[in-house]
Amino acid sequence: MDDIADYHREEDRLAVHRLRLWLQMLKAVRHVEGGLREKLREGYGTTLSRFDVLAALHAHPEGMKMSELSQHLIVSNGNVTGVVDRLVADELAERQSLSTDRRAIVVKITESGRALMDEMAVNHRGWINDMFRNVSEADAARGVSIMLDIRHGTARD
Amino acid sequence: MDDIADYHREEDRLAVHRLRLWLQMLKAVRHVEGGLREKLREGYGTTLSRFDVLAALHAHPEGMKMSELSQHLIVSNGNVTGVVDRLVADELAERQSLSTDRRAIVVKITESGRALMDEMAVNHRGWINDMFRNVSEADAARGVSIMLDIRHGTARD
DNA sequence: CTGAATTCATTGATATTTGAAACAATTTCA
DNA sequence: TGAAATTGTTTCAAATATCAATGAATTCAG
Repeated sequence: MDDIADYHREEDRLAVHRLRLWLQMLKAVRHVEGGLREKLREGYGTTLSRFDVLAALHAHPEGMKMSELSQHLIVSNGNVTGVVDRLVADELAERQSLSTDRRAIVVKITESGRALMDEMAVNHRGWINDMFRNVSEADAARGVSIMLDIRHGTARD
Repeated sequence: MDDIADYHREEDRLAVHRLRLWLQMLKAVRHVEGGLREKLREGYGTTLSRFDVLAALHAHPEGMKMSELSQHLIVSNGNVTGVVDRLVADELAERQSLSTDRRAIVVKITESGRALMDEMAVNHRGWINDMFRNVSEADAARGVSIMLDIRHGTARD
């Protein structure tokens, strides 16, 4: 006769586990970001957000529209505008207008941006590999799958 | 005779998996933060950082030192000072000096802060439970363990 | 075709965030 | 003890970030 109470207890237990995961994800991400931020500052005098944008551009040599960048990085439009402004000022990226859509702007990595990112990417992978040294390949794969479940479970479907 | 080459290939594969996990963690966290930010703004006219600080104070009714807050939330000292300033201005938190250490400040949640947080915490758990609806209890537990491995593997040990 | 709705990017206001510097208080240790 | 190192917090400048509003260009409906 306690079926309903049991049901609620189980639902609660699951919710608690999910909340715990969320809180630990937040801590882990802040922790790793702190490490990366320090490495980028000390090694290259740059910041995490600039690195993120430059890495995206490096991975898309054909260039990306501003809106593609903000969707890819999951940050606001205005944010990307500002970071790209600074990358352009440093000649690490450049803006190009798009003939097929005069509203859009394509951002491309420059030659010096590519050279810098070629080097930073290798170090970046090394830093992550070191900070994640306690994570096995199986855990990494499982973790990726969980992260994807979170993003795809969240959609307004 | 390709033992060394094999070794490097395996190391590489592992590093790639770890990097992939990191990138997906970043996306998942930004995605969920976006959802929470929207809910907090629409439902309570508040922000994520205020919520985070108030939640920490809510969980520590005896109060927390500024430094404890910044370590708990993994954000800079200056950051906490600013957010607490605004919480105090809204009478959701209060500062108290500490007789045993005149450098330190203890921040406590106020009565109205507690009332607000009592309500927000319930909703917060519901939002997370909903956004994590595709994550099973086993995955949540495994995820927590992976997140802890990341933070504890990163220490300067 | 044409007006309405949508999309793209920027701007401006405000809040967040870091990192370094400053200052006071406490602890360490020679 | 007393100088040096450390700790706790704040302050400041600069960068980052959101969100709402704007303007321009494109797409959609009828």
